[in-house]
Amino acid sequence: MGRSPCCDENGLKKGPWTPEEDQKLVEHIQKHGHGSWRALPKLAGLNRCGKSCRLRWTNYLRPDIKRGKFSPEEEQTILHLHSILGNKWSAIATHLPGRTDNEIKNFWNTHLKKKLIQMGFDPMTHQPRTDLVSTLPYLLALANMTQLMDHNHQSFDEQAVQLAKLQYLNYLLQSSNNPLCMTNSYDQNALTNMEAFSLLNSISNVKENLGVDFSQMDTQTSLFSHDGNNMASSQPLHHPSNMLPHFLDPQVSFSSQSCLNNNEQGQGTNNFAISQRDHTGDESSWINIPSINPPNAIGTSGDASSSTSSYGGAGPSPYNWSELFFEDPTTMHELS
DNA sequence: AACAGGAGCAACCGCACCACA
DNA sequence: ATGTGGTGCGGTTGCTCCTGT
Repeated sequence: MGRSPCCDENGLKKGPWTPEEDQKLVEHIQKHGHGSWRALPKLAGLNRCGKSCRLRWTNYLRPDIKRGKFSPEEEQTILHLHSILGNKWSAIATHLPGRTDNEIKNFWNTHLKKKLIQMGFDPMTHQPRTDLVSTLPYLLALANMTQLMDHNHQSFDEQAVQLAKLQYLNYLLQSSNNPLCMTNSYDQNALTNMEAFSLLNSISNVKENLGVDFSQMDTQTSLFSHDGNNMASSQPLHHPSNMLPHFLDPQVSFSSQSCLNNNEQGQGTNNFAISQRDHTGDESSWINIPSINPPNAIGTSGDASSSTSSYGGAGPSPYNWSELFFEDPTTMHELS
């Protein structure tokens, strides 16, 4: 058909709108409605193409537009709808009164996408990522969590409860990644994620009751992303899409031969062990997290699952774990 | 104080869809 | 059945402001 774009006429202004142009457009639409957008610029006395006028009106000048920061509820709605609809911004916008598709799209690209990536989720599929870099922060976080337990002299019962929760969390997360358990339903995953999420939250609450400074943990591990005044900082654990991803993913977390082989404290046990540097900056140490190994990856260096793992299996790990853990995996900068 | 780099956002561009002649 | 106009949508660009050095 080869139709020409509407804006290629010579002499039509492009770029930012002036207050005078805005006023002309608003006054015209308030008096006459927009009618045909193509005809509108001439009728309104604007040296713009109709498309530019429509965009300016719908994205900026419309009186019912809600401006300002997105609320946590709006953020959750966007995350939820995006997981269902994908990049159907206009469809998403219909569920957020006063918000434009353009605004939502920008908010997604500048905030939510990064947040999901930082938390180990694929922003397109909303499924946990399985690459190493995205998973390391959560391994570190888990290590910290366990270390904190030890350092706070919990009773045996308290520790048992916490470990049981961790174990159950591991089970949930494994289930959510298990093809046999997964469905295409967002809600199915959301339920699982939410369950795991509230579980983590309860663990966090226990920590806080014991006087543990979780913010310290956050900055060390990026477990809960802190990026200013958004939901992540004010409500770190309230939405399934903010949930920690599968930091216990058997394909990633438990299959490193070198990890297990270097485990000095865990020799002869089936404990999962990872390396980290403590808050004082002293050399890395091994931390054992008993009993949360996925069965198919437990234990001795010979039986780690190798069929699906990118990082494990027979032979040495392609990564030098003890070196890797001296860096913040999200930024690959040295931990401060 | 000056500069560089990054973040945020408004606006543009090209394509697709639909209605209508 | 086909061509055209109108509109909407999603991706991308580029400008402005902010922050860190």
